[in-house]
Amino acid sequence: MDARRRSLLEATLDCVAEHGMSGATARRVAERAGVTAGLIRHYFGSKEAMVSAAYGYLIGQLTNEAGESAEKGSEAPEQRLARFIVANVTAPNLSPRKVALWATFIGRVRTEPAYADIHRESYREFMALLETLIHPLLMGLKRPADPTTCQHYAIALNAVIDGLWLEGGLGHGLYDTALLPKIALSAAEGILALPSNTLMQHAAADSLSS
Amino acid sequence: MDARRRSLLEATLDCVAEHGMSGATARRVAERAGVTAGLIRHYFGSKEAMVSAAYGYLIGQLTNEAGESAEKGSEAPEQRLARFIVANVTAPNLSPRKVALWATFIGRVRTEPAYADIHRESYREFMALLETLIHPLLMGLKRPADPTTCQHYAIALNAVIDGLWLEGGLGHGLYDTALLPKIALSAAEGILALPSNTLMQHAAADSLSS
DNA sequence: TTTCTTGTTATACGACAGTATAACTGTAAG
DNA sequence: CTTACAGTTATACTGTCGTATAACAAGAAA
Repeated sequence: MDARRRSLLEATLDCVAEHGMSGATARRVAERAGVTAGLIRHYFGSKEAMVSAAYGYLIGQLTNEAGESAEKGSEAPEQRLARFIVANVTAPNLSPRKVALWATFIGRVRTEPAYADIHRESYREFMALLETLIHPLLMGLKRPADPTTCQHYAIALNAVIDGLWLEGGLGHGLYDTALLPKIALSAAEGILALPSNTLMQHAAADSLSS
Repeated sequence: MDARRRSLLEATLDCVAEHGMSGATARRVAERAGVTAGLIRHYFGSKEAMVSAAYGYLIGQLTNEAGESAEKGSEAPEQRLARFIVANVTAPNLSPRKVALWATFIGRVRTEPAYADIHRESYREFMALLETLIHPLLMGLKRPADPTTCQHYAIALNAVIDGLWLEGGLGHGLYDTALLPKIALSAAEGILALPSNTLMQHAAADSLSS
């Protein structure tokens, strides 16, 4: 991808994070990227097209990071799920800036089709990944693993992951975000009705030092 | 509270929901409320003050609705918690408009103190309520109920409630939102390590048909 | 009746938005 | 050598923004 194009997208995200969506003006974004405003037209056609492209760019970062974390490690389903969950509630995915950006964009999903498309696609991808992590885990335990059961588990897991990611990123300072991996894994064990520590024991030690 | 003031706040929320925060211009809000733009200055001092007041107004609606649902019903801790959870994932709290509004405002919490104050206060209130629901429930089961344990449970429950509320409100149409109460109660039972149906049996029948 | 206050409109002003257009680079092809 | 084109700047135009200010209406206080 073009370097200039990416620098404009990153400048857009910076502006949105600092001043809200209306703060990402053509002139300000261009100045931050070290160019003049006319280039936006050249690369994106319009300012609005640039901002929605920046949304897609952000979501791509988030899902790539989480997806890659599930790949690493052994083939044990427990370990893969544990790594995926922990990756979603620790840096770099757990970042105040990213949470704020996500929320700002999400606010437009309901009324603007360009944003709705990006959101639906990324959500579908996230759920599909979650279901491919849950299914082998249930099978290994000789438990029912029909699509409906897996989907319901995935919905609940997705919710608790998103919720903790949000709370942690908003950083109200009412508790230490270092607690999040433990809380997330424990909640996931409960939701999936797994024996205690089934997931916890597979998480990297450095993420869970008491 | 003044009726004109409230009509301006509701017009503000309408504009934010439809066109984002930058769509809530002084002229458009005034037109929607059936007055002229000068009145904003009279009632709120500035447009920015009106918008942040609208955020507080929205959050008040959400927490009131959920809080009152926990009050109703018998004194059984299971029933109170079940009602509270269900209220958060069904109408009127589960509304695409409200979710979009919430997200739009949340995007500003990190950088604008006025929004941060409102958010922190409402979050603190939500958590405190959740802990007063969890504590008697654990006590009744003769389980450990120290503050740290209750807090961790509250964090996880808050996350799964928020996450399901968000998913349901965004309405990507990948599953029926009527499933949410069941999923939410089942997840809560798992997180709190309660026997199956401990919470489910206390929910109103009409919320859980099929 | 006169005066004061509150709610409200009408209007004017300066700032800044998005973008269209024309001109200026450099570099690769002919 | 020159031609053509992609990348880039400079600038001008029109619209809309937030808000300051002056005026108007109506009821309460004097």
